[in-house]
Amino acid sequence: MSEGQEHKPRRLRNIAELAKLAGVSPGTVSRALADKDLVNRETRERIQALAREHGFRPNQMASRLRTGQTGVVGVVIPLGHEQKQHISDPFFMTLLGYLADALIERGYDLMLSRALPGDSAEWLERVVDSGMLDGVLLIGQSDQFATIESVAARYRPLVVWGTHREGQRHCVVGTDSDAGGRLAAQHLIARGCRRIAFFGDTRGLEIERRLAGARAAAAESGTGTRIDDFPTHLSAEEMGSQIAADLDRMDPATDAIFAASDLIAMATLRLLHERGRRVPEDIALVGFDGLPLSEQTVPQLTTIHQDIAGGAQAMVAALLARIGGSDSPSTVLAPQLIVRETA
Amino acid sequence: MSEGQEHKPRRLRNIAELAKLAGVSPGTVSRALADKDLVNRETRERIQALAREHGFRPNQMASRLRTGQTGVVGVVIPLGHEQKQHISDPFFMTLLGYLADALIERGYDLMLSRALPGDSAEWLERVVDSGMLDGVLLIGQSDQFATIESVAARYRPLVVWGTHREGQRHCVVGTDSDAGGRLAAQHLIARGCRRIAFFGDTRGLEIERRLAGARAAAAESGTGTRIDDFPTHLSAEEMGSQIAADLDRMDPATDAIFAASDLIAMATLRLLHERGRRVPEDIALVGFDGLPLSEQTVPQLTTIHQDIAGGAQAMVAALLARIGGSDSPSTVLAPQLIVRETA
DNA sequence: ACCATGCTACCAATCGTTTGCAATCATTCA
DNA sequence: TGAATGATTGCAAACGATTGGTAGCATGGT
Repeated sequence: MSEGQEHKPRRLRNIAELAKLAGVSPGTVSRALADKDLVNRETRERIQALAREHGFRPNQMASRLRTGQTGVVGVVIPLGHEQKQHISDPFFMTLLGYLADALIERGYDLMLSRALPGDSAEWLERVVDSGMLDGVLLIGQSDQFATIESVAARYRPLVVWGTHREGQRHCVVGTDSDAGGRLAAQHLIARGCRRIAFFGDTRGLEIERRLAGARAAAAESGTGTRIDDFPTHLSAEEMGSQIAADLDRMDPATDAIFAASDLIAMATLRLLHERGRRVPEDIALVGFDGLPLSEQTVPQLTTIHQDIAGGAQAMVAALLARIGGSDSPSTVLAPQLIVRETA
Repeated sequence: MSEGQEHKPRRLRNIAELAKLAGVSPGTVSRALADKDLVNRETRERIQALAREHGFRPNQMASRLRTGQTGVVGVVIPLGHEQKQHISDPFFMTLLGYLADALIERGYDLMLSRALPGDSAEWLERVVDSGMLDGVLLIGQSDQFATIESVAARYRPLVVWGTHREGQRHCVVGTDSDAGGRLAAQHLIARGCRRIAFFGDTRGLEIERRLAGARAAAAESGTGTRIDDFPTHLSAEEMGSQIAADLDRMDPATDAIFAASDLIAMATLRLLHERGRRVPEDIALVGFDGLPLSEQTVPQLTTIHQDIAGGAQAMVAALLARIGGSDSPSTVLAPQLIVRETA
């Protein structure tokens, strides 16, 4: 008011300009904005008020370069064996949503990438060495187990969603797929099913384990139950026609289907309905994931539930521990059979 | 081999170290890695080979500070009137997936934030002035129209998903909600429905327009059709019980439901089924969004389809134009009625 | 009157890359 | 032979914030 202060102050470009305006040095402004008590409270508040008035905010790029802390966590979805799979896959998206919530709550930003691995380890190294990230979260191992292992050997703040293998070095959080597969098969066998079809692409580590678990349970049951597997594309476009074809060519004696994901199960449920096959009377169906959506189908889907929210929390907790320098072990979540109406 | 070259070369910290190794100046290395033809091809390739061998990648933070270009686009979901709504809402996630695909394809990274607006404009300014972003994409306007307008007045590279209002300044991409509402109501009325319930929270701009469109169509039809609206929470937990309550308290003569989203429609479909109401024989149902999931219900959902993929493309195109300095107009997408089985 | 003690605030180096300008050298033309 | 041309590379100043070390200045104790 007293001075020739413009009504609409021009935007301040940097800390130095604000310093000149306040009649102090840039260093003082930096400390004042960081609210350090090294600077007198009056001065501090005066500078903060000035900054607010001019809508000034220090350049993050510079700050982060200087401090080496970025406050950003990278989330990448490797699409190795299934390049057509869209990033908007509901399972990924659900997990991503929980991760975002957990990270943002802790003051981190989240940078999203989709990686097309190809042949070399370059895709992961590029992310990890970008110098932009405090840590990296991988959603899924795809078929890149070896690559992940090699990078994890030198880059600590890396946490992966996926399957745990004996003796692996990278920190992983995921459901016990073996146990999940067992649970599904045991339930179906207990219901009297003896000929089970497995729908899923076993090139993915987790899915391969789900089938293995189911096969083990079948063998242990001593009922002579057989499990035939049908690879299923994950891309929405191809999934439908492929499942339709599988439904038509599979052994007519098949009395149950174990779908590797709820999404596959939902599509299967629809196609069975179209063909006039009643579920579960004519054929039983079990899904995998326990997405909120699986509750909304008619009939409601029986499924193996993964604790996605808990998994996200565990991933973030492990990552922050690693960013902080401490080591964190892998977490294996117990799957849970949710019996609803389809089996 | 000839020199004392270690088998596992130690990691290079910066361009200067690589320069010393190559016997050139840092500037030359910088140019070589950027593949500029100012530097001799032999030298260039030699440096690039060296970089590859040592797994060296220039620090992005520094580079971005120097150039002022970040290569990052911010995506933020403002949660104004509905703080409980989770970031993992399927519509947001689907749009986000397409946005991610479009951005990554063009070489941009994507930074995700969830904003809890509160009372001031600060939430958006913090994102916009962070100095980390080349541009910002907003998913939804929530109840923050005024805030968005004021920020858009000075910050150009901002594109918003939502509803277009006459004379607004910010660039928006979205479906014509009015037309969508009309389409739904017209279809229901043509089927003979005269008492329609609308399920959705009209505090959101888009949803409010959907109801308005439906009401307009009802009035124009001259059939005396009434539309009652029932606010519906967007958070998954509360949605179910609320819809159940609405179903029980609404006028028994209601012969159709227009749900403001496919998610609401799916939950409604289930609850109707639980109550033994046949769809569409006893009561018709129309959704909104046209998510891939809406195809998987039994019976399949009749819905108003939004071109989410096209919208994402349009948003990214508009944003890149704005980042490049040119101006880009708003885009209004035409909704499309998809008649399936529920109405 | 003198020194120790706190407070504050300043100075200048630093993070790692990019880039305009100048310097070097070989080559070519008159 | 000398100057002009063109191709490469080096030099050093940015970009903007942070921070350890230090100077200035009261105050208080002796």
